[in-house]
Amino acid sequence: MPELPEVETVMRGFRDAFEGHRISHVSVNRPDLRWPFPADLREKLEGRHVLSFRRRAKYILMRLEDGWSMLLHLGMSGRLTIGRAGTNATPPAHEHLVLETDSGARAGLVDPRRFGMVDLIQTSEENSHRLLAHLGMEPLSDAMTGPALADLFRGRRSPIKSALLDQKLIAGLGNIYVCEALFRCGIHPERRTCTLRKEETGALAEAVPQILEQAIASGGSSLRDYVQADGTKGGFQDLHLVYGREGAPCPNCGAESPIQRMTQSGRSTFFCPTCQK
DNA sequence: ACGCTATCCTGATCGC
DNA sequence: TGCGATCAGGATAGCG
Repeated sequence: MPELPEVETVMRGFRDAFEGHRISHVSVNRPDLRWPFPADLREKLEGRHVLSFRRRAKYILMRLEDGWSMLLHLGMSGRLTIGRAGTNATPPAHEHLVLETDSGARAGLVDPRRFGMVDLIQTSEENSHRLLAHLGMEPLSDAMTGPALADLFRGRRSPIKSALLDQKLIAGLGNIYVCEALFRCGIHPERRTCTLRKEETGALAEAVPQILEQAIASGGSSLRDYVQADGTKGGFQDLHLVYGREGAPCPNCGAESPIQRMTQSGRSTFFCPTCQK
């Protein structure tokens, strides 16, 4: 399921199956997800060669030969299942979009909650699309440095948890990785952003990409799902030190201080009250 | 300007 | 076992 590492993993699987091939068939199975599918989606995709792929934050971009790009976001429940065309007798429930290539690859977009979205945009205008234009720095890019974070955080009084989730500041972090990064850096999620010291922003600038890379290397939890679609979880869960572990002993300071859960701006935050100051 | 809340949906899970 | 309440990885509009 889609946080940045899963989106990256899905994008790579999508790319391996589709890049360099021609889209031979498109099936749009309902009018909308979060927003309507583009009316000309099928017409724009069918018959076109796929040139390349790119991920920006939690968005996937698929570039086509004639200057159009398909923009895809998986929302909270979206999955992209890659397989071979013609082998899937009964399509799964909530499979809203299916793409097939002339090489026999098949991509099915399953999204029960339908918070995902698909759009078509000019490749040359990718970055000015309303959903991409205001995104902040990529956490896996060279821009992610301690001083850069310090600049972003200066004068900001919101809790650090909220700031890290703010896509206008850093693009692609979700609830799980924010909890994990704050724990690994020993920073309390309710700390006012502007009170972070230089060594703390430095630690975050190192920990965030490190955790994301680790998760990508483990394949993300969607990997197995989209390869064999049997619901088996990937190694992703093992990386969680605090997320979803309310009441468990803190992996750092031990049983003296169980992991706690609280709510911040409507989202669950998991943390160790002893280790995170 | 900024931060918080409600909201779009369905499905899984928990407590009674 | 059944049922209702609660919660879920995202992102935005709108409010104070």
